[in-house]
Amino acid sequence: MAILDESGEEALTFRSLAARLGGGVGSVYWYVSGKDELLDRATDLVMGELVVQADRIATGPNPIANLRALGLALFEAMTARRWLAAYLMRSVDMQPNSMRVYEHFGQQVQRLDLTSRQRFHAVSAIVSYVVGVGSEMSQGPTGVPDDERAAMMAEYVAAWRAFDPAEYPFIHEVADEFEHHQDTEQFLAGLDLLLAGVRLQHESAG
Amino acid sequence: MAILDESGEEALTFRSLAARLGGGVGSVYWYVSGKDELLDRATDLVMGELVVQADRIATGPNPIANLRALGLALFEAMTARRWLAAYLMRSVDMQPNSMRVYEHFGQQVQRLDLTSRQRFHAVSAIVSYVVGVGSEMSQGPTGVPDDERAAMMAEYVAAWRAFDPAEYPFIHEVADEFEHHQDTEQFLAGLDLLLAGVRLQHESAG
DNA sequence: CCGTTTCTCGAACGTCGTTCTATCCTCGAA
DNA sequence: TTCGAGGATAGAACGACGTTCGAGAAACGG
Repeated sequence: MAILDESGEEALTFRSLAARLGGGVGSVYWYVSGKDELLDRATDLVMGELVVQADRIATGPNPIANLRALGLALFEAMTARRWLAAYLMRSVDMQPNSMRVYEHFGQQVQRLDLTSRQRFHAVSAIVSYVVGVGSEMSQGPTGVPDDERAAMMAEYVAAWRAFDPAEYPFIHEVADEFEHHQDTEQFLAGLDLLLAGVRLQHESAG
Repeated sequence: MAILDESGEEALTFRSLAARLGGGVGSVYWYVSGKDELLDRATDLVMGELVVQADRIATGPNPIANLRALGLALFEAMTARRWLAAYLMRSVDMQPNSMRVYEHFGQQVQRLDLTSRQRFHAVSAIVSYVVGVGSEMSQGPTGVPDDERAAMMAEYVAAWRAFDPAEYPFIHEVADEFEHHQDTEQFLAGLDLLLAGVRLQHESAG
């Protein structure tokens, strides 16, 4: 019962976790000091898997493309586990594997012609963006069937279109885009904008 | 007791709010249906203030600079009220004033030479970044004196430097930057990278 | 066989969001 | 003046959560 930190993928609550493991609530506390440590451990596990992905990604020739792949991998790890996003938000001190992932982002940026400060800001921005968007998209109802999701979307878009087009021209312009948007695609578009800014900074160095 | 939605700036919990208002818990429920509506109302209030700022900002000649100012204003509104960030994260349906703020971002982007899809992605990325970073920086202990904060920072940096420099070159390179970083400055640096990407997309259009 | 350490369980506590009910206050109608 | 209706308030109670605690079972060396 030691390494099985995730049976049913960190079932959100302590009682359900305990119940799912067939044990009492108190048993969990013999292994971990509290919820924080539990999430810490689980996060370190996930980040461990991410590190092996990152090792492979890091060999690519293009640092910008590698950053994109790293960001996507982290994003997908977050959306696959709803608890991860919420945790990464408030996690100040990094556990070992998180550190490694962070370092991976950093090493790609080190291949660019930037000052230390620019590199720090670039990595911070990228990680913040990934974690932020991943967190936003982790919220909201889970496991809704696609058709129901589409129905809700249509409802929202209808509300959007109900606004006065003269006063809300932008809302109307992007209503279609909003209706058919895909989360991951939207995330990548934003990440590409951010990376374009980083590349620009790199190219205009000297 | 109607319009005073924020006495003591939304004191985080219902009981303290009720106590601070000198009333019982139940009284609050006569006015609002639940926590969601309470946060909704409070958010709308804050966004209302933001709209008047945005109206002024929108008159600037440079759309990119305006977006930066809008982002900063939203960011500061979030860091000033810890509950706002957490709420904006999971807020799917926007209340009126949030809609107006969103529209303000959009109208600045409409001044750029982009496709509708690019505009939608640009605004989504900017707002997501601002909300994401604002939310991250809203977490962690509040009201710590500067010296104590600096002490904790020094502790973290010491831990960073304890890593093997050969294996963690980036961590070591940016340790200094990390130690002396300012939240707002870091936020703006990332926002500028994002906006640089947007500007690039605008300039390379046609 | 005992004693210690390792591990398990569930009762109990405090806090939170929420619901429910009893009560008070205020008017206009009779 | 009395009465009742509805606006408004207070607080007890509930369930869920994270956490603490102590009583015990299991394992194991002496």
